[in-house]
Amino acid sequence: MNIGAAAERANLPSKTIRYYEDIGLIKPGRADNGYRDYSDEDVHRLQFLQRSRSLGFTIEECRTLLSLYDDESRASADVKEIAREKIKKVDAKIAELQSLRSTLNVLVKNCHGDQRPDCPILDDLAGHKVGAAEPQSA
Amino acid sequence: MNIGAAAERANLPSKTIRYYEDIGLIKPGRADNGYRDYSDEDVHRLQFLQRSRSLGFTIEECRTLLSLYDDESRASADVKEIAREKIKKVDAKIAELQSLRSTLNVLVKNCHGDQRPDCPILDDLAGHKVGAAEPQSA
DNA sequence: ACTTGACCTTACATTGACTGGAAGCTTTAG
DNA sequence: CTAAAGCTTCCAGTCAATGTAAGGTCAAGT
Repeated sequence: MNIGAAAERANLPSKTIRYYEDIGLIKPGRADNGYRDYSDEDVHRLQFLQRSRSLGFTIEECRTLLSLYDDESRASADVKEIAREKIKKVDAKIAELQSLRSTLNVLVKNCHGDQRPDCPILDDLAGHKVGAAEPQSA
Repeated sequence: MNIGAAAERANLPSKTIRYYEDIGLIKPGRADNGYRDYSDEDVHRLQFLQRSRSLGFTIEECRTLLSLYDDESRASADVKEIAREKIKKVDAKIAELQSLRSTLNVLVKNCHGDQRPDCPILDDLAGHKVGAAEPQSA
């Protein structure tokens, strides 16, 4: 099947599929006219990539997961470890964003938000302490 | 003062400061030897940038914030609006990550994680439902 | 005077994961 | 026959820096 049909089945843009081929994640055959020709197995791999990318795995992690998927004798522990590491990273990112959110919230709460020029948000950005919530640099 | 000293005072790498100049966020003078020469006012702007970037504002948002900071007659409402929009974006990102986390957690919980090859995580990535938590595509 | 090393300069390449666009094939529908 | 859709490759751009290379300048020590 042509790239357009594969794209539709995998819910990925054709452009992205070509990119995945560029970086060696998938190697479809070619038809006589030079068009890429995707087998059901190829589409399956693309779906795997779509799902793992949407779960936040990086391309390199997806590469590893795919190779584990291809390896009939892999240990499930290896896969579980990758997923656990990913959860840790997601947790760290969430914590960082929550800290940012709390600082931004303090700034917004302290700003009267009217037509007058004096603004506690800009004062804080300029380095004048606003009286609550320490920076917690990201 | 030279870029190294400015970098230290603003807690930014010299490289980043040159980049900020490239994109027009700051315009230091030049000494006779061609070296950039930063005034206290320049350092102040760099500190403003360091702080606003660390709070998660994009470069373009920082540009706007700086111009508001320069504008003596700005309304604090304008600044407050930018900060509120940023909080919204941060909230959306947090929600997305929490959803990912929950899906990943279900997968990890379902994986026995031993030396056997069968793995619910890979099964899920391959499209076989694992029995809980719908995708919630990011 | 000479050398070493720290610091400065510019310019270009790379990152991650695509996305957009140009220029030119092939195929399909009318 | 023609127009549109779909395919091809290749190059550029995104964001916010960061890495590297090749070279100029300055201050200290011998």
